[in-house]
Amino acid sequence: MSDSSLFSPVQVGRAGEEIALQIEAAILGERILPGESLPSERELQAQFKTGRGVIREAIQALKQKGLIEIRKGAKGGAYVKKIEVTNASESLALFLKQNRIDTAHLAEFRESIDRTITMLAITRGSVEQKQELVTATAELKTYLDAPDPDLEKLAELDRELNITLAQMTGNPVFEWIMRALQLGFSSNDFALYEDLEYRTKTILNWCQTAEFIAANEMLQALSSVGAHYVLLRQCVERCQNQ
Amino acid sequence: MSDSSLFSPVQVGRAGEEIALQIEAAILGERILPGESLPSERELQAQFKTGRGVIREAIQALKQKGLIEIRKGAKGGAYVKKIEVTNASESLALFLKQNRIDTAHLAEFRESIDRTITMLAITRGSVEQKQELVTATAELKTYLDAPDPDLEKLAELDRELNITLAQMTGNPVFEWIMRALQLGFSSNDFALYEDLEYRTKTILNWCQTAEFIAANEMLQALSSVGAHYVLLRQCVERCQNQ
DNA sequence: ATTAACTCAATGGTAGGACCAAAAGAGGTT
DNA sequence: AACCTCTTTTGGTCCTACCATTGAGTTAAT
Repeated sequence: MSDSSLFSPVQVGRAGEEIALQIEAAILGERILPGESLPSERELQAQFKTGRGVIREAIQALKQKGLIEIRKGAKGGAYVKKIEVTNASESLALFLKQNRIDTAHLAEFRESIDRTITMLAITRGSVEQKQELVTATAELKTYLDAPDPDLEKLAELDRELNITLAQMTGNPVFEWIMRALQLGFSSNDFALYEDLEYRTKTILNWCQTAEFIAANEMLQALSSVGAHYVLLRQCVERCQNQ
Repeated sequence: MSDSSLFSPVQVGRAGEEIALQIEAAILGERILPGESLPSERELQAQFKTGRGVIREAIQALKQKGLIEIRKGAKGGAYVKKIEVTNASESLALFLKQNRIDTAHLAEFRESIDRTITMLAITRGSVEQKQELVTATAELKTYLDAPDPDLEKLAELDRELNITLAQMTGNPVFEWIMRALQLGFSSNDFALYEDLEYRTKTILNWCQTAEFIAANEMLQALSSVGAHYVLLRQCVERCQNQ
């Protein structure tokens, strides 16, 4: 990456944004490929004929968007990376967070997504994926009898299960939405797991759901998913009554 | 905004990120409300005991996230604003652009959302809302025989119909997700409407769906929604074959 | 008294320089 | 071959100065 004709100097408006746009276009237009690196900040400063601060702000913006990743030291710099769902999910999560969504409304939405995901996972998931799902739920079971379970780890497993399921649909959009939902409300789920009854029943419910999915029993799997949300609503009610 | 105890100095790692996080927490925690402004860059510089560049990068990050908006001049500064879906949509659009999301995947997701929305709209929508929906589709009909229809206006109507439907669920999450999807892909829909056959059939399909919803005919409404996506897929196929 | 023009201070935007810290590689030592 | 040391590259931070914009207060003209 030392093609000096890639970028052109800038004159008007917030220079930083303009530069960020030019670089973003270069990345999106695949004139710079994932894995390659942008010129160093000082080189860019020379190419754009601007101060280094401006360059840094532009790079910061691109990093924020998840387009590049920064490495320090020699051979460091801004490396173009493939965009991951995570970044888009974060934005949505941020939005959800600031708008204070009612738990009930969120649960309703999640339930509808979950049902679709379950159907698609059964239809399209490979045998290996389904087996993996069952194995993962088996690990979940070890938390059943633990006297003082690591709730954080448990929530993490729960998250991973959901992501795996979403991935089985073969449709990245579902993965995106699932990640966003979890980013926004992982703390919420975490709290629920403190309730012993909810924890026990939910773990068992997960195992059941996984079994049904592995066995391609769609109707039963869906009913199991529905049962999960019944549990969730009951637990939320209990918590509010306290 | 001149409470000096709001923020604390920072020492390790990327100072900019740390500062951005602190401010973000202050905003999300409503210690700074929408409409209020952050201290000026130079004040923040003093409070955080850091260079101005670092402050600027932090502010830039928050601006990128859509948490604040910047005004120049006297009484300028970083003003906290309410987050809009726009940011999430933009991230989503970026994600889809770089990952070359298949239109089919997107359609699949939309279809699943649409089905749920339709069901909820029938169950919860008021009689007035349902009537409004029918009236809106009637306006859509005027575009049927137009020789040179205003496609942009047509797409706008389509968007509004979807939003109305989402609002009828009484669950804001559905409305938000619908808005995000549409902001991300309005250009796509716009292109489809250029196809005469798709346009005609889709308009008629909308009318049918609205009627079924107004009549509380859930199964028929769902089947009508399904038909829409059949149309959509056919049109996409035709376009690709050309 | 009203309005227009001017001045001024606050604030973000840009430039450029200096130094630090991390990381990779070169080269020597064991 | 393994290990250490030094050098170079590069991002991270700080600083200082100056410009451009904007709002508010002030003055002058009508």
